[in-house]
Amino acid sequence: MKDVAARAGVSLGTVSNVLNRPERVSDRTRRRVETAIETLGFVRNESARQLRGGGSRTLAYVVLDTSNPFFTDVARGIQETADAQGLVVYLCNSGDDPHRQAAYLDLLEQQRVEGVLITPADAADPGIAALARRGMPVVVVDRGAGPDRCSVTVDDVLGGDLAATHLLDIGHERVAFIGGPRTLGQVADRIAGAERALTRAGRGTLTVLETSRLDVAEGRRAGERLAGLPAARRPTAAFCANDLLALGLLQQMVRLGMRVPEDMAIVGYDDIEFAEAAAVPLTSVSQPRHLLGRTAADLLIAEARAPEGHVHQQVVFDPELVVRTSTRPHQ
Amino acid sequence: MKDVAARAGVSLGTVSNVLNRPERVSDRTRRRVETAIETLGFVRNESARQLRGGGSRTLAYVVLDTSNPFFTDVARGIQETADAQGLVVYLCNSGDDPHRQAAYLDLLEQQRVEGVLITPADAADPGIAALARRGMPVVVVDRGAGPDRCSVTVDDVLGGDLAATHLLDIGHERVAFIGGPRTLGQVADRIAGAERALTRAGRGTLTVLETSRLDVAEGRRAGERLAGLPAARRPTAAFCANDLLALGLLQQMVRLGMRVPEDMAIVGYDDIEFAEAAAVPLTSVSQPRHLLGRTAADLLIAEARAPEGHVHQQVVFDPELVVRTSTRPHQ
DNA sequence: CCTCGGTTATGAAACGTTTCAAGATGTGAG
DNA sequence: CTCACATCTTGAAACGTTTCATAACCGAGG
Repeated sequence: MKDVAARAGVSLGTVSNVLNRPERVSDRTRRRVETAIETLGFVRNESARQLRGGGSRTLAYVVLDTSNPFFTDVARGIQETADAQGLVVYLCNSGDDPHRQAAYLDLLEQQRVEGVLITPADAADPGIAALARRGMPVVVVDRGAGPDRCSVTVDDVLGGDLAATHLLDIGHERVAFIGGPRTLGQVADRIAGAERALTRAGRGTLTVLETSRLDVAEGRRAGERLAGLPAARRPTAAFCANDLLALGLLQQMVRLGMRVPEDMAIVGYDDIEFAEAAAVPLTSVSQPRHLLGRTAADLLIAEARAPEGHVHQQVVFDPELVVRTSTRPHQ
Repeated sequence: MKDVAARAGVSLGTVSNVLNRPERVSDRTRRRVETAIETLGFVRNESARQLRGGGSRTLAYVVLDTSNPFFTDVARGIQETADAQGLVVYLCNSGDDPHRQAAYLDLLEQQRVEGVLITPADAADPGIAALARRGMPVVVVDRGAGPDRCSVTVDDVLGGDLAATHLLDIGHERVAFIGGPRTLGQVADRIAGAERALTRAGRGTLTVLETSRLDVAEGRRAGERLAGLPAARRPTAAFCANDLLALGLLQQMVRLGMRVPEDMAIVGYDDIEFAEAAAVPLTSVSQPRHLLGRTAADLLIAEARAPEGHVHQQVVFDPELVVRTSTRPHQ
């Protein structure tokens, strides 16, 4: 900036004014400074600016897994909101590694970002609480949080209920739930929701096939187990804890020559892009991912702008059932 | 830091030494300072540190589309390398919007990141060249670049050749190419590669069904067009410019009651996770995404560490064909 | 001709670190 | 007891901005 000032024949302060309050500078001077900036290729040093007082105008989303379409959609929602407010979002991929998560949180705090959105690898990580205690606005995304933090989640019990209710409605009585481990809050909630639906209807049975992970391979394995059962006892429908399982199950059914949905109706969860693209388009429970992200960003920005008097909110959204061919043969 | 120094009864310089060169500080003092840091919850101000001289130890990957699994895999490769070097990676999603891309580049330069990896929305964007001219290390990922920049790409002509050769090998003579628009370099190269293979073999015909985009819906549409042809003239195999098209095509085939691969063999491109998860697992041309990212990051770090005497490299990797059920009925 | 008000431009302080030359303290040899 | 030397600590300068009180300038009104 010193060079720019020298070349334009003005003082440092004037260059700063051109950059930050151009209306206070006469047109002639402003133009001189601007051409000096142009010819010298001057680029503001954000560190210095930030040091002097300006905020960083930066948010960060520490995300569990960038390769999961669910989270990238959430991220898009966050970015949209941030964009509209003139803020930038850094995406940090923790890869479900608590150690990496902690490293990122450290870094972001040192970087003085305005706030952190996080889908925690380890929700109990004391680092998150400590961060918040030191005054950093934090919003937890897609995981519950206590009353001393904002969070944005989707009602998984309702999601399970919707799925099971749909299957009951179209005449299924023997339903399998595929997913696990049950220690995952989301899995437990979805099971609870399905059971709630059965209880309310007063009919139907739910057989839980617990899996060790929520991926395609486990879906295939579950398909094998289902196919191995005698037809009379075999569930006629499967509710999968996510779409990856559902896709794996569908694949195995096709491989074994069983028809979907005639021999086995399938409901997935998350409504990822590939649910619709499957050979038999998948019925799935859809979460408002985009809205999740937008709301989380809104909450964060609100807290960052008015730290005093901010009231933490725990927002819960309702999921929706999207019915497709995998539960409805005649479209 | 001043507070820490006061509380520990030492000078500012000593606190800095504890942070940066602990071996120069006596154990007693070091411990005193450390507990002061602890109790005060002191967190270094990265802006100040950076201002004074340290680099930012940060890279950025400006990516075309975070929701495309291809790019997230590349990003993982980048992150791995960066991690190993103690650098952090910010992911910036341009969403294929040249305007957003430019905004991010601006910001990153102001932030003084050590280098930028970019899969450009608009490769011709003068902003990229300008950035490089001002001394910022830049590596172009998955797009070609001139000799005045490092780039890392995959040989698309070879990929097209591999796919077509495979189809010829298993006895197909009438092959459809599905993809577009042809103005995309990658599409043109893959077509050229397929034609090269046919020419070399001296047999087979390639019918190009041009699409307006590379997505599932276009794949379905292409499937309809193919199915509408009289069986005698209809291609017996389709080579799709990416896996989304291939999945759409597969879906349409299933819907119309045509068998894959018996009535229509399908080869995709990219080998995304869902290629294997499809009802009929897809044969696909696989690109070394991970390696792409790692190599790009290596090049960038090398340039950042030794800007003088750096020689720009254009690295080209070979793709590989992964054969699955969609071209090979009897596994 | 002087004063006043308004518009522009200036200069210095401040932000929170790191670095480095120089000072203080302690140790062992002579 | 002194000196040389090593170890530890200190203080001040520097990094590149922004901000704000103040100065310079200019034209108009008295």
